[in-house]
Amino acid sequence: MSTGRNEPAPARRTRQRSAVKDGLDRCEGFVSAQELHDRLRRDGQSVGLTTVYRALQALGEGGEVDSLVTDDGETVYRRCSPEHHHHLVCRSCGRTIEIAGPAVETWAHAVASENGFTDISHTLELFGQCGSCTSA
Amino acid sequence: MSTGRNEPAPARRTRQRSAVKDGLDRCEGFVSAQELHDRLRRDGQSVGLTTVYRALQALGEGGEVDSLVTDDGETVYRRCSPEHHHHLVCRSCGRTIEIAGPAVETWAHAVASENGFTDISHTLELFGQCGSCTSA
DNA sequence: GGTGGTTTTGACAATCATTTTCAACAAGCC
DNA sequence: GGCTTGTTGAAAATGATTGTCAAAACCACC
Repeated sequence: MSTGRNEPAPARRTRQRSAVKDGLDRCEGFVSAQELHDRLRRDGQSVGLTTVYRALQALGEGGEVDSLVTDDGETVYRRCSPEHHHHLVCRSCGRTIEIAGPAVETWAHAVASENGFTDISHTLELFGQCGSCTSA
Repeated sequence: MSTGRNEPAPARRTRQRSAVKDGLDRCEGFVSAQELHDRLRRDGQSVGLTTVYRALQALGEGGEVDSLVTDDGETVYRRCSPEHHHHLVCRSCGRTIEIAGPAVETWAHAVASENGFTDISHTLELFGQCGSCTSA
């Protein structure tokens, strides 16, 4: 109780957090916390699994990574641009393309107000087979 | 090996499966397997939790119910119309409205082909605050 | 370059939804 | 009624994620 204030949290920079961030950068598509943990370990960058979870969650809250929940309940993460966007993900190879859909945003808000809903958020993901995987 | 064929599965009708189906009908929005299990139990319709899970999964595969995974990894189910549609869900009370979005379907396919993707599927859910919850 | 107050780490245990196991049971059929 | 086979469900197993808490690392500030 030195300052008398409730400062949010200084956010210290550590080897582990950098490793998680860098590891994520080296991934093509979405990865789960466990996959990333394995990958770091194989690279010799030993980081505790708990820490990977915490780092990813923090990055997610800070808007530096996107996260989504797969059908089988696993949360997967990916480095992303800070603007609002959606994804087009290849079912076979996991390659991911970021999509901006202004039309969809507009539509979503229109539909919502028609039904008396406010404070709208939405999830939208596209899945398919990318060109390389189709021709292969 | 009596028939020599691989018949898919006769699908037997039982008290438990009917109870799950009826229970789901009596729900307003999405419910988790566990919530439904509790509800049935309170109604005196004792059905094992395992069975509730299995019944919901079967109904989902048969297209008779919609399921989606919440942010915290819980799968929730809801009786639905068989046509393709999306949802507008109230964050506070769970009230759910089915939405048809032909424009979105078209847009999704257009964006996909622009990027060389085929065999497209998509997930789209809207969340917000419904009128009743806002005024309350 | 040391020191202290915090934050962060990570091995392990705990939690929680869901699935598997497997013996008892019930549906539909002769 | 009896048979065959799909179904049930209690309990144990699984698997992702989170809580615990002592030890280690960070970052001013001397």
